[in-house]
Amino acid sequence: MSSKKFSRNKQEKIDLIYNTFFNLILKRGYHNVSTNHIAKSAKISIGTIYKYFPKGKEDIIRKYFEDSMETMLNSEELISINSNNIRDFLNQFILELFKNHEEKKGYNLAFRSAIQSDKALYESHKEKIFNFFKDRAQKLRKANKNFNEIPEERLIEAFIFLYNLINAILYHHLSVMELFDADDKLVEYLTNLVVFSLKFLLKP
Amino acid sequence: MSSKKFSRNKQEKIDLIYNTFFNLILKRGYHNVSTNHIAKSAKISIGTIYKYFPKGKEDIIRKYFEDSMETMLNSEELISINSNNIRDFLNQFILELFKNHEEKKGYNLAFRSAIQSDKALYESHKEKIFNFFKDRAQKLRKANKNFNEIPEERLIEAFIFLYNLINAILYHHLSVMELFDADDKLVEYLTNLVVFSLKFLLKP
Amino acid sequence: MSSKKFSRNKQEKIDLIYNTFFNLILKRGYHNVSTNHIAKSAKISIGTIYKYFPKGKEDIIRKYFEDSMETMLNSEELISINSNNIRDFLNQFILELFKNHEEKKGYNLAFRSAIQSDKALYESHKEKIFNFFKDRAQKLRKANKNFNEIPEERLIEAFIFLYNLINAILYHHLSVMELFDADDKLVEYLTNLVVFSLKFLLKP
Amino acid sequence: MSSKKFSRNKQEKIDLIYNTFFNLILKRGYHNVSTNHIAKSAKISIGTIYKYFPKGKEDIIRKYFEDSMETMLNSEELISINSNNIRDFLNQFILELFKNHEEKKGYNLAFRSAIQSDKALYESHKEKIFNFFKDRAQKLRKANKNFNEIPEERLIEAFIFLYNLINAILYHHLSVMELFDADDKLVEYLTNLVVFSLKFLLKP
DNA sequence: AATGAATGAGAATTCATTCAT
DNA sequence: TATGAATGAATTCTCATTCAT
Repeated sequence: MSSKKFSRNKQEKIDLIYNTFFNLILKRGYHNVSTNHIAKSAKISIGTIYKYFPKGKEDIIRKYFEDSMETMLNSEELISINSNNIRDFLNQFILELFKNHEEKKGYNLAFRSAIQSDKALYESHKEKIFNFFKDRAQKLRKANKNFNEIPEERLIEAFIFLYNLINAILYHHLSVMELFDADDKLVEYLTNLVVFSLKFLLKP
Repeated sequence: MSSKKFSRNKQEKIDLIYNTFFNLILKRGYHNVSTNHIAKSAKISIGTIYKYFPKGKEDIIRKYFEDSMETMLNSEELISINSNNIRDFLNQFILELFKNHEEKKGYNLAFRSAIQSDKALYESHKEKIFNFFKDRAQKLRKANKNFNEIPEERLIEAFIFLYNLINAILYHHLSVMELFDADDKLVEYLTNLVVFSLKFLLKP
Repeated sequence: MSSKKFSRNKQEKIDLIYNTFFNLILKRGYHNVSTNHIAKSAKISIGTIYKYFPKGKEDIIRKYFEDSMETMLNSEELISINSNNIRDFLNQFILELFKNHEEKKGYNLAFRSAIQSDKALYESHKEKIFNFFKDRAQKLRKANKNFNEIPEERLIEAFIFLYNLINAILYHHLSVMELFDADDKLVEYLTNLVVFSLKFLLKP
Repeated sequence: MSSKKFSRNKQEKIDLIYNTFFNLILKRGYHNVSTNHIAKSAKISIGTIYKYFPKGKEDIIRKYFEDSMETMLNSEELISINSNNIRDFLNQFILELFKNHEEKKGYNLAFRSAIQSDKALYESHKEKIFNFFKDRAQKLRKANKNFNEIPEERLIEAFIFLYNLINAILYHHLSVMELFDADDKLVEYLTNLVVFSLKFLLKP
C-alpha cells in the first residue's frame, strides 16, 4: 500500500532503472536508448535517474557491472574451487559464466555495447579480469608442476583469451545458439574447446 | 571520354568517403562519427556525401558491405576451391578471412558497430551469409557421402557459427592477439579449432 | 524555556544557511550555487531551507540584506554622527563601509551578483539607499546653511553616486587593490575622492 | 530580394546574433538569457547559433569582445595620441571610453556579467588591458622625466585601477547618471578625478 | 555536380520546488 | 519540525538532413 512516488526503497528504484534500461537495450540497441527513454519507460522522472546515476547511461552500466562483476568473480562457487585441479576449475568457471548468461543476456549485451564507447569502463573491466586470472594463475603454478614451465604472463593471457572467447560465443549476437539443442551440450563443447585451446596455446 | 573521367571522379569520391569514414570510426567509434565529421575530415561538402549516400551513415556502411561482401564471397580464390575437399575449403576460407582482417580491420570494426544498431543491415548481412553457406553445404553434400547424413540446415548452421567464431576472434576488441606470436600460428589454431568444432557439432 | 531553546535553534539554522550560501557564492559565483548545493554543504535537508526561505535563493539574499542593511544604516556609529559636520560624517561613513567590506566581502559579492538578476531586490535596495540619504540630506540642509542652496534631490543623488562609487572600488573584481599598501591609505584616498567629488558635483 | 534563409552573408547573421543577445541581456540580465531565447528572438535556429559560436553564450561574448577590444585599444585615435603628454593622453582616453559607452552600453553590461562566470574570459581581458597599459607606461617613462622615478609596475597598476574606476562609473548599474546634465560635465569630472587620483597614487 | 548555411528534433543534464513520511 | 526522494520544465548542445545558390 506504499505510495510509488515516495517509496523509501532506494534499491527498488535502482533495480527498476537497471531492468528498464537493459530491456530497452535488448530491444533497440545501446546507442538508441536515451536517458529520457528510460525515464518514460520506467514511468519515473528523468531527475530520479540522475539522482542515482549522476553521469547518466554510462553510470548505470558502470555501477551495475561494478557490482555484478564483483559478485560473480567473488562468488562462493568460484572461490571454493580447488584451484590445483584445472579441469574442475575450467568446468566450474564455464558453468558459472553460463549461469550468468542465462539470466543476464540483456545486461551482458548492454555491457558489450557500453565498453565500446567508454574507455574508462573498458580499462577498469580489463583490470578486474586481469587480476582475477593473475590470482588463479599464481595458485595454479604453485600447486601444479606442469604449469611451472609456462611463464605467468602467458598463462594469464591464455586465460583471458579463452574467457573472451567463451563470452563471444555466449553473447555475440550473430551466434547460432540453436545449434546446441541442450545446455549440457554447449557446456561440453565449451569445455572441450577450452581444453583443446589451452593445450595449443601453452605448448612450448 | 568526358563521361569516363567523370565516373572516375565519382568513384574516387566514393572511395574517399569510405576511407574517411572507416578511419574515423577506428579513432572515435561508430556512434561518435557524424556525417558532418566525415565531410570535414574528407574536405568535401556534406551535400556531396548525401548525393552518393542519400541515407547517410547507414547507406555508407550498407553499400560498402554490399560491395565488399559480394567481392569476398565471390572471389576467385573461394569459388575455385574444390568443395568436396573440406579441409582445403576450410583452410582456404580461414586464410581468406585472415587476409581480409589484416587490411580491413577498420572496416570490419565499423561493420560490427553498425549492425548493432541497424536491424535491416543485420538481417541483410545474415541472409547473405546464409545463402553463401547454403550453396557450399549443398555442394558438399552432393560431392561427399559423409555429409549426406547430416541435415542441410545443421550443416549451414555449423558453418555460420564457425564463421562468426572466427570473426569474433579476429575482431573482438578484448582479444589478446599477442598470444599468437606469428600469423601462421593463429591460422593454424583457427583451422584446428574449426576442424575440432565441426567434428563435435556434426556428430550424430 | 523550550521555546527559547527552540528559537535559538532556528536562528542557528538560519545563520548556517546564510554562511554556507555566501561561502559557496565566493567559491563558485552566485549562479553556480543551487539550493541543493547549499543543503548538501550545510548538511541540512533541502526541505529545511524552504521552510525558512520559501522562495529559495532569492529569499535568502533578500532577507539577509533586509536585516544587514537595516543594521548597517541604523548602526549606532552612523546615527550618532553629528550630521551638521559633513567631514566627520563622510569619514565615518566611509570607515563604516570599509569595516563592512573587510568582514563581509562574500556577502557583498553575493549581493552584487544577486541584484543583477533580481529586479525586485534591486528596486527595494535602491529605495532603502534613497531613504537613508534623503534623511541625511534633510538633516544636513537644516543644520548647515551651505547646503540650503543645493536642491535636496541633487544632494541625495550626489550622496548615492558617491556611495556607489566607493562600493564599486571596494568590491569591483577588476580593481587593483594592491595599489594601496595600507588600509589607512585607501580610506584616505576614498575620503579625498569623496570630498573632491562632492565639491565638483555640488557647485552651482 | 535575397532569401533570409540562405543568406550567404555570414557577418549579417553574426551581427544579428550579437545584437539579439546584447539586447536580451539588457532586458533580462545575462544569466536569464538562454541560447534558445536568442534563437527564438532572432528568428533563427539554435543550430545556426552553434554553427558560429560552438561554445554558446560564452563564445558570443568572448568573440565579440576579442574583436571590439582589439578595435578599441588599437584605434587610430588612441594610437596617435602623443604619449609624452599625459594630460592629452588621459583626456583622449576618457573620451574614447565615453564614445564607446554611448553606443555600446548593452555590450558592456553583457561583458561585465560574463566575466563574472568565465575565468578564461576574465584572464584574457585582464592580460589585454595589462599589455595595453604596459606599452603606454613604457612610452611615458621614456618620454617624460617625471615618470622615471615611479616604478613601471606601479604606473601600470595605477592606470588599470583608473581604467576600471571609469568603467565602473560608466557602466555600474547603480550609478546615478542623471547627476551629470551634460556629457561634457561627466568627461570633465572624470578627467579631474583621474588627475587627482594619479597624483595621489603616484606620490612617493 | 558541388557547396555549406540553415534547420529543428532530440539527447544529456541541472535545479528550484513539492510533499509524503 | 525536519527529511530527502521525486518531479519536470528548462537549458545546453549535437547531428542527420534539406535546399538555395
